[in-house]
This record gives sequence, structure tokens and C-alpha cells, in this order.
Amino acid sequence: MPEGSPAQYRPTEIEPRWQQYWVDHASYEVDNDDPRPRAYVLCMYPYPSGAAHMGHVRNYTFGDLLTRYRTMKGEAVLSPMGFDSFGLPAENAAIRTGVHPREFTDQRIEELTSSLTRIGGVYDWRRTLRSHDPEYIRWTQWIFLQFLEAGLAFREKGTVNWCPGCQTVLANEQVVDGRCERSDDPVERRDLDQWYFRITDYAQQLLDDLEGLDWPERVVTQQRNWIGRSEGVEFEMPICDAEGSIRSDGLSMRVFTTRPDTSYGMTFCVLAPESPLVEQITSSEEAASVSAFVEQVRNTSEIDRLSTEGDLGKRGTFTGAYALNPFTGKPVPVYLADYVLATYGTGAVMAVPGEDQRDHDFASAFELPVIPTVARPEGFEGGAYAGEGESINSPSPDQGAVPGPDLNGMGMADAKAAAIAWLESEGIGEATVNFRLRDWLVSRQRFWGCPIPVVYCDTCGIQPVPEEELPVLAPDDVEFTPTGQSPLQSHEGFLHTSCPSCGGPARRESDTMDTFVDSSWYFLRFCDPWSEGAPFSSDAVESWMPVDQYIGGAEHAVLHLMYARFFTKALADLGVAPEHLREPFQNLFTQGMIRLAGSKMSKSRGNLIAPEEILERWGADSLRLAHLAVKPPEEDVDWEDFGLEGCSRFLNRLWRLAVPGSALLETVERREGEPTEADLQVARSSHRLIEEVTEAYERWSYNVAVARVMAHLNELYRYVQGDAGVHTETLDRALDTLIELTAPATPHITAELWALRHDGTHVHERSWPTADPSMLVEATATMVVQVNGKVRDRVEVPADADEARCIEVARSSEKVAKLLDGEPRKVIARPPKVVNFVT
RNA sequence: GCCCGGGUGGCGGAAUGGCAGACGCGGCGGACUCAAAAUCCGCUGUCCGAAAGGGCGUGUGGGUUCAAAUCCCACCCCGGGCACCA
Repeated sequence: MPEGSPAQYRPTEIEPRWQQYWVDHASYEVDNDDPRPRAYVLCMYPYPSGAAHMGHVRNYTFGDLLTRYRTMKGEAVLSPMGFDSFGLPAENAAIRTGVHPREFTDQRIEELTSSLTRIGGVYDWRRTLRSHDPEYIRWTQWIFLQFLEAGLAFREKGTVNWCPGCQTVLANEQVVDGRCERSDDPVERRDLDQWYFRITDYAQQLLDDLEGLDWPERVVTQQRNWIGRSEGVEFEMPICDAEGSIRSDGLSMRVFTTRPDTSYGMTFCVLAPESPLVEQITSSEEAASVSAFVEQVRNTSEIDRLSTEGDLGKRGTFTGAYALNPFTGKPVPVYLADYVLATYGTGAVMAVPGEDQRDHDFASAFELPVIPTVARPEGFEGGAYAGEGESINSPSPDQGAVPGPDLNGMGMADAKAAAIAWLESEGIGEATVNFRLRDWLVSRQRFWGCPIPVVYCDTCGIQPVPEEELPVLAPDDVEFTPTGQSPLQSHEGFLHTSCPSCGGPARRESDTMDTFVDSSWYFLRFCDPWSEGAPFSSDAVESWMPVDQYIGGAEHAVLHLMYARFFTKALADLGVAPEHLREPFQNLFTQGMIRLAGSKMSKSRGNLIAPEEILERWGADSLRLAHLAVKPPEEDVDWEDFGLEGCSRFLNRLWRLAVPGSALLETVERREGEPTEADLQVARSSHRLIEEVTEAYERWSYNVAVARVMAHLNELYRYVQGDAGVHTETLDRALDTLIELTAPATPHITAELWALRHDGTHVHERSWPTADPSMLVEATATMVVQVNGKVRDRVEVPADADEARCIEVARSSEKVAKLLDGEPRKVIARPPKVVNFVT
């Protein structure tokens, strides 16, 4: 055995050596002027919570495989790694232990960096970034100021979500079922002045541009739902009394509906309890019950208000006022109900119990009439009918003239159009598009985040911090108290400043930005992390963006992924990013999560499997291979199903056969010269493997790729241990191919074996193998012979046999002949796969 | 309720109109060994059968087709998302 060829595979010895090699030789650093075709492969940058957990390992294994694979395919692959390093855990730790969040965070970044290296991940570390770096803060703040100037950032008072656990406000996206997405505390409503980003300006674009993305349908649907576009019409309804006499003050309510075709079925309308109109229209008789109701709603938690449970009769009340239905010219009563949201549409709706189930339920509770306006299909039973049908019940002339149009007999689309046209021509209303998407609330009452770079001056009002004074950094001499209040709010040294405009005394903003702001542009900074005069140069971004493959968890479907899309569009429109860069992530892959005993692995559940122990026992390559082999990557996976033994066994088998001086080959007869048919079969199988593995990598079927590779190694073992001896060149080529094909998946063992087999050269620097087409053609094929669709025999036919020849061979099968009683009625032949005799 | 996924051996899964169960785990048997581990070889859907062989089989029921896990219709179950958004 040559020196340096240990008989045994020892992952813990070879892995650190190669990890060091890839760093020392800058193997995966790419420059912006690299001449090769470009690819940008990006895994969502992690929040540094310490050593990597299994979810990280899974995510970064896929990303790393892709980086190495595409590099071998000849591309310049940009594969950067950074840290989403602002966030509440560091601040909470500071409150507990007194350690400054920066120290805490830097420590954890070091741990995470080290575990990313230990699983074999390769990155261009020159480009690394951390959200809390002063340079990164500078540009996050700079972007905020651009937004401010463009009117995309604004401060507004409104009812907001407050998380008592996190002691801060939250964006709508960060509230799930009335609870904080992070801490799970029930959120409270508070009326506060806060900073927002005007993401609603981009609602239509965010919706339209989903079209061209290669994203999982699931994520696209979630974004579509979240944006929630609906087309309809807004129109005015004058407030009146029970007889229909319009008030002298000309008050009116504006309603939004998507079903103007059902306007003749309106038997009441409903106003949000928060509406400013409530006070003005409530009659004296109803004043007491209305104010009691408004008070009751104010005290209802978000969770209860969202619930569909509860007695509808208690969830609404009559105002004593009426509004004039412009279609009929008749008054309908105005109610309040907690399910009508002040923040959507006009905060007021027309109610049509005939065609809307919720209105129908409400009408039943308050004994209000129902007028159907759409013809029901035969046999329809139930309250409201929301389906397609002919319009009915527009009042006919003999019932007395009405102002509105006659919609009778029209289909839904025509009736809608006619109703809208009439409203517009009368000047009562206009067609409108409404979105569910709300502006993004970005201010947070926290310390460990990017400070919002504005000051408040008593004379000049809100003033942006001048660009040359950026970054605004939080002070270090702070004390974290158990109250949970951000120390910035009481740090006079930080708060006291002078107004950049008038020079007078001013106060700094003490709120910081949502950490999702940091992650909304980091992928742009990666293109050009050295940029000094701007967050990045447009040219650098131009050359790498959009990200060719983005990889991360599906839990960010409407958070990070929506915000990052908004940022990209806004920055492009502001001329900071290339104008035509409309989308940041062309391809998105969302990997499944890892469960243990059926439940999600998480620190809070205390059911973590530490990758460290696995790495020590089995090595990084076995762990990586197990992640790839266990399941299709997009599916959730149980830790119990990981086949570490099988993967480790495979790598050991590969080692024993491929290591120079393999003991396995000592007693095997080695042949040179012309290969036999058996040798050629092995060679052909190797070329087929190239095709299969390449195709499997391309379509993210890593579990299949691993299966094929394992099957091929089994075949090589049978070849070596058979009686016919081994054709040296055939075996060596097949093993080399196998090593090349697995190099992206299990980088350390393949690097080691290749170096041992080929004078210290590097498998990862080789170009991706391609199959020789002539080796993909088989001389014969196994053809299935069926009788009445049932498989009765298998026969060998020449691969190029025609129909007649196939049928002839099929007929000569004894098994088939026994079953064929005379001439078959019909024969179907699909050479060279199948012949089917139909009797 | 609506919209997406999905349902295949003991388990994870493969096969996207043409050989169901690749590959791995687990199990069984054999070789090596004083023995065990490791390793190597073989078997392993199910039922009937001593065997040869045959029947059945991809959630359920129907359909299309020479041929269906795969396409169509209806239903059941599991997972995810949305859900007073007017």
C-alpha cells in the first residue's frame, strides 16, 4: 500500500484538513470581474443563535451542494454567508446576565461560523456581513433616509399591535392568530405614533410580479392571499331617517362592495364600531346601547374579535340611523358590528343577506328581511347564495320607478358592470381596487436593532440625520433592566442632540428598526460588500442579481420574502439598484423542517439533536449524505428516519474500494487490453449514472441521486467480486466517475480519495463529467410480453428491433404460447419495451 | 367553508401511461471468526402451494385505455395555507 493511503476511512482526520484547505486556497472566493458565467446561490442568512442546529445543517447542505456542483459545471458561483445579528434574544440575554448584546452576539457568530465550516460549507468569507456592523448600520440608515425623502417612510398615529412580552409594536405580518409570531404572547391594541414603510404603494406590483417567479406554488399563494386584492366599487349612501328624509348636514357613509350587482338586495348596512361617523349619526334613543357596544368592542381582545364564535346578536347593535340605498331610493337601517374592520375598504359595508352568508347570519340574529337578487340553481337550500346566476328582483317599472338600473336577466359579470357604470354616471361612486396588505410598521421599541436616523426638533419637527453623520450608533454605556424597556429611551447622552436644520436642541428617535429591514437588502450588499460611497454599486448588483437560487424555510413566506421584494422594487425605483431589477429571487427553494418524535425540533421544546455529536461520531460527509438521502428535500422529515448507518456504510464501502492499494482488490485478477462484454456493461452503467445523477441534481431529487450512486457502488462490488476478473481501466474510470458525481454531496471523502488516486490533484476543480452518448446505447433491451395487459414473460430483443421482430420474439415465448389459444384479436407492440397480446 | 400538497411493503421512499416496491433502514439466512463486532454474499409486498406455479396488491368506489400508482369523476383520511377582507 502506498504511503498515505490508510486502509480505514477516518472522517474526523480528513475533514478538518480539507476545510482548512478550501479556506487557505480561497477555493470558493469569486471576484466581481470573474469571466465565467455567473450564478448566485444564497441560503437565507441565519440569526446567530450559537452552534448550528439540524435545520441549519439541512439548509446549508443543500446550498453547499449546489455551490460545488455549479462550480464544477464551470460557473462562477457567488456563495456568501452573513448573519442576521440584530434581534431580541441577545437583548433578553443582556437583561438576564448583564452581558452587552454585541459581546453575546459576536460570541455566537463565532460558534456558528465554526459549525458551518465543520459541516463542509464553503463561502466567500471576504464578503461576510453582520447586521450590527457599523458599516451595515450606516447603509441601512441611509436607505431609510432615501425612503423618507421619497415618502416611502412616514410616521403616523394609528391603532397598532403591541406585544407585551417583547415590549414593542409589531407589523401585521408578525401577528399570527392574534399572537406574537416570535413570543406567542397575545397582542394588544394601542394607539401610538409609529414609523411605517409604504409597502402598499407596491401592492399591485408585488402581486403581478409573482407571475414570473419560479417559486413553490404554496409560497406564491400565501403571498397572493396576504396581498388580498379585490375589485369592487365604492359609493355614497346619504344618512337619512326612517322615512328616507336626508339630513340637512349632508352626512353620508361610503361603502365598499365587490357585489354591486346585488345592491337591490341590500336590507341594511354596517359600520365599523371605530368609525368616526358613529358619534354623528347615532340617535338619542340608541346612544346608550351604542356607547356600551363600542366600549365592549374596545375591550375585546384581537383573538376573540377574529373568532367566528359567539352570539351574533351580541356582536352588533342598531344606531337608530338610516342610509339611503341609491339604487332603490329607499332607506335601510345602519348597524354596527365588530366584524366590520375600520382598516379595510371604507370601514362600512352594504349588507345583502340573500347573497352573503355573514350578512345572512346577521340578518337572522336581528330579524332583518332577505331579498334574493340572484336566481338560485335548482335544489339550492341554505341561506345565502354566493354562486353564479341570473340577476332577479330589480324592481320593474310597474312596481313604481326606481333610480337604479334594471339588472334583471343579466349574468353576474354583466350585472356588476352595469351597476358600476350606473354609479359612475350618476357620480355616486367609482370602481375601486382594495388590498388587504397594510403598510409595514417598522419602528421597534428595542435597543438591539438599527437606530432610526431622525431627530425631533420643537421648531423644525422631524429632521433626518444628515448623511455625513451616519451611522447613528447606540451607546455602549447602557444598563439593561428587567422592566424590558429599551435603555435607549432613557439614555440622555444618546437622546440629547441638536437640530441639523436650526441648530437648536432636539431629541433623537429612540426606536430602532424591525430586524426584517436588515434582511431586506443584505443579498444586495453581498454583491459589493466593499462599497464605501453607497450601499452597493449598481454595476456589481447588476452583474450578480437576481439570486439564481435562494434556499430557506417556508416560514418566511409572507415576512422576509415579501419585505425583500418590496425593498428591491423600491431601491430600483429610487435609482439605488438597477432600474430593471424588479425581483430579488428568481428561484426559491423551501426545504422542509426537521421533527423529532413528530414535533418540531426547537430550543423551547428541548428536543434538539446537536449536530456536534453526530459530526464527531459519523463525520460531516455521513451527516450531509443522510440529509440528502432521507427524503425529498422539500418535505418535513423526522429525525428518526435519518439513515446515518446506511450512509456511513456507503462511504466506508466507497473508501475500501477506491483507496489506492485497496485490500479488496489484492486477490482479484486484473486485466488490461480489450474490455469484455461484462466490462463494457459496467462502463455503460457508469455513463448512465452520469446522466441520472446530473438530472436528479437539476431537479432537486437528491434522495434519488444518492440511491443511484449507492446502487452503482453495489454493482461495482459485484463486478469486483465476480469470477471474471476486473478490467483495470474500466474499474478505475467507474470509480473516478463515482467520486466526481458525489463530490458536491460529500466533499471531504471525495477530495481525499481523488488526491490519493491522482497525485494530490483536486476533484472539486474538475469539470462536471458528461456521458458519452455511444455508451448510453444498449445492444439489447429487456422486453415485457403481456397477455391481456398482464406481464407473462420477459425476453431479450435487439435494442433496435422493429415491431414485427418484437412480435415474433414475443410469440416464441413458451410461457406466452401456452396462454395464447389461437390467434390473438389484437397485438400492440411498443418496441423495444412491450408487446401486448389481446385475446 | 375555500385553496394547495399528499395517501405505495414492517419503516423512509422509487417509478408521471408500458417490468410496482429502485436505494436505504429493519428482519432472515449463509461465509469469515475460537467467539463476537465489523465485513462480504444472498433472501425479504401479501395470500395459496412441498415445489413448479398461480391469485391478490399503490386510501375507497366508479370510468377512460390494449395497458393506470400515474389520466378523468365522486368520496374518505392526513398535512399545510387562507378565512368575518365586504
